[in-house]
Amino acid sequence: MNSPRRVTLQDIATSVGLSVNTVSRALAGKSAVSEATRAMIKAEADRLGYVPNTMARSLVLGQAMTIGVVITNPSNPFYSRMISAVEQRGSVLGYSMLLVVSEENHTNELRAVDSMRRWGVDGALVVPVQPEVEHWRRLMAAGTEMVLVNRDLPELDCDLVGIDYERSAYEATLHLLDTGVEQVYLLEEDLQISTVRARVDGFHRALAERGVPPESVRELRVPTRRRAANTLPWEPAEAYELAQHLAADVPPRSGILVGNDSFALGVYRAFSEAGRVIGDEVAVVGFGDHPFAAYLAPGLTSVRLPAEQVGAAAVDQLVARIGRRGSAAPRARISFPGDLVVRGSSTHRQPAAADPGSS
Amino acid sequence: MNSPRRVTLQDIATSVGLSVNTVSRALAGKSAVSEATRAMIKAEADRLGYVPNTMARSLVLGQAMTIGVVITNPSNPFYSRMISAVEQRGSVLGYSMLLVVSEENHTNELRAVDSMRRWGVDGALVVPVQPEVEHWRRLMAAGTEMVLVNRDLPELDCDLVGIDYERSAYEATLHLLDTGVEQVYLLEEDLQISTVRARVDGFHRALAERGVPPESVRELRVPTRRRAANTLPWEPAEAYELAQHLAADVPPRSGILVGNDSFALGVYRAFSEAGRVIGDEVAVVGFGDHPFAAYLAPGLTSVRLPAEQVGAAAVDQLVARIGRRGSAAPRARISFPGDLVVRGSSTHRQPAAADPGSS
DNA sequence: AAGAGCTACATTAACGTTAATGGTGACGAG
DNA sequence: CTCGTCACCATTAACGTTAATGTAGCTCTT
Repeated sequence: MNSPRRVTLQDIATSVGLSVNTVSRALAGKSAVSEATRAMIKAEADRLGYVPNTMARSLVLGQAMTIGVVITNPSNPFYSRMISAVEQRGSVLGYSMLLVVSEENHTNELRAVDSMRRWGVDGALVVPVQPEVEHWRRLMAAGTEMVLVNRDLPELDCDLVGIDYERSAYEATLHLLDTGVEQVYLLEEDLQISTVRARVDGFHRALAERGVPPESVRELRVPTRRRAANTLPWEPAEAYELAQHLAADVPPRSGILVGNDSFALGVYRAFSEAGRVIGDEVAVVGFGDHPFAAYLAPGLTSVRLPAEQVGAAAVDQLVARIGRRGSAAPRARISFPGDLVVRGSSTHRQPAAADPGSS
Repeated sequence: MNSPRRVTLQDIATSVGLSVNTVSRALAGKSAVSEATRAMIKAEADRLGYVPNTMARSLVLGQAMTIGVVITNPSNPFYSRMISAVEQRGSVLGYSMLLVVSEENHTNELRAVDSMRRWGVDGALVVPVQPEVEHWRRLMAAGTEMVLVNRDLPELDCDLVGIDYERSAYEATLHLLDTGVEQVYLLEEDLQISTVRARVDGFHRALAERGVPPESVRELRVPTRRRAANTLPWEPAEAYELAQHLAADVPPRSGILVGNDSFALGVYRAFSEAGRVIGDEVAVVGFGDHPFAAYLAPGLTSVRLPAEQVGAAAVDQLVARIGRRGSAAPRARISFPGDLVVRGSSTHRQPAAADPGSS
């Protein structure tokens, strides 16, 4: 099993008695090769088990045929779905995927930039840890095309493919209000990222439109400190602790807009332990429509995020930019709408008037 | 912003008036370069913003400094955690990560093998779709080191790093029986993969050891057909449908060992809709300890799987093999124990005797 | 029938790096 | 004073591929 030397064009060339270049042209399907010799060369290549060396090819062509992907956390279902879509779409377009995981950590991001530059990837898909920008600027200055995904970096002149969180939050909030909720809560991550800002904006827009008085609104930020080195923020734990207080204080006919479904899990548990019925006294709406959302009791109303579409569109946008290298096209901003999936957590069973416990 | 040509060793060389080789040796920290010139060269390299070209380097060195990772489904938390660990550990050892997602699809696996060979990755970490083997054999024959992760391919002479599912299932089943369960169910994927076989084996061993009669045992397989092109098996949906029948038939004091936590979600919902109380009349134990497990009501008892350890160990094993290329070391099999996390779903509140509905 | 134009290939160079081999000066030993 | 040694650097070759250029021999035209 001693690793056999890889078959090269030279091997085929000497085997068929032709030059390396002719073999290269024959296999590449280019002209100036007779069909007879082309067939013979292809047959010989198959027989020898020839596999082209991408690195050598990339070196001479000056394009890596690779896109770098920098993701914060593959355990977030949104990103894991996106990774699948990016890989699939990329492979269709002939691109391989170099993955770096930042774990919401700036040092890892620097490492990612270094890796991208060393490999000379044609482009990078980036979910940035905020708010540092300088290293991305360096990457772009080095000639690497770049597309931000999901999270924006306003300081950077760079394409963005993501979700219209503002509108999604707006609609989700309207839905909450429509269920007859009188007191509204917002439970969000306390990260300084564009997605949170957008959701908060949408939340506010809905409240303003409906004329909800400030005293009926309360905004809470879940401290997203790390519990351990390899722990990422937005685990249910922190939200759970915060929701325990909520469960004690929140009046009936309340609604909670939660920044992500993991936090909603914490809310579920805190309220259930406090003996308070979600969907009945308290409405909850989450973001992400994580796989478990439909299977909770009651089902969690959540905004479904088209991660696959975002991933595929991001690849398309990046590859388009790679295609017209250098020609500074204006900054593109592509956003997909979220889709509110209404379930039991936001369908109050009590109509309008107060109503002593039924069930 | 017209992509500036990349800075090469040649650029540095002409800039400092030395040869390319000297610059290379200076930056590589090799001898035969005076400290004075080395410092000058390094300074100039920094000034010009030199970044070594990994592809050129790999081409001449004959090693890609890359490990290929073939995963079935990043949305499975086990694999997403593993991806993080692999990427982190790999980067520490100087390896980049080329990711291919098979989506439990054989065609994608063939594509993955092709990609690995074209890039000439030094090694591959593979979670194989079963039971095809031939393409992996080809990859190994081409000199690519390979380590299987989580799932075994007995026909292949290849390292395996994974979980001791047999023992985990054995312990989980014993735990179920210890809670006073009289009727035992097994709810498993119907995929022909080693992990399922191992869990079934462990299940049987525990039953045999406790002398559980066959009529008290029932094994069910969840049909893991695809719902759509981009849908993967083991979503809660199929398990939910199957569990609806279970919820109607299962007698009190029953226990269900479920192959993964996603299926357990389906069971939760089916039983909750049928008005049956999990943890009270029916005990449930899952696998994976998914993030939601602790936050369900009741908390789901589940076997925690050390995905990070598996990922890191797999990288170590692979890199070790890459180090001693060719020397056919015997097949290694590294397995980590699962850790049963007991929660409300398997702690019957009723002691021993029958007891009319309380709560 | 002779140059023009084409087909089908060979030859040469290049991509950016590292390894192997060559060469030159200074310096110490005899 | 001369020869060998060593430190330091240059030169050459190589990795496997593609692009640009070169060159036979043939066909076609007039």
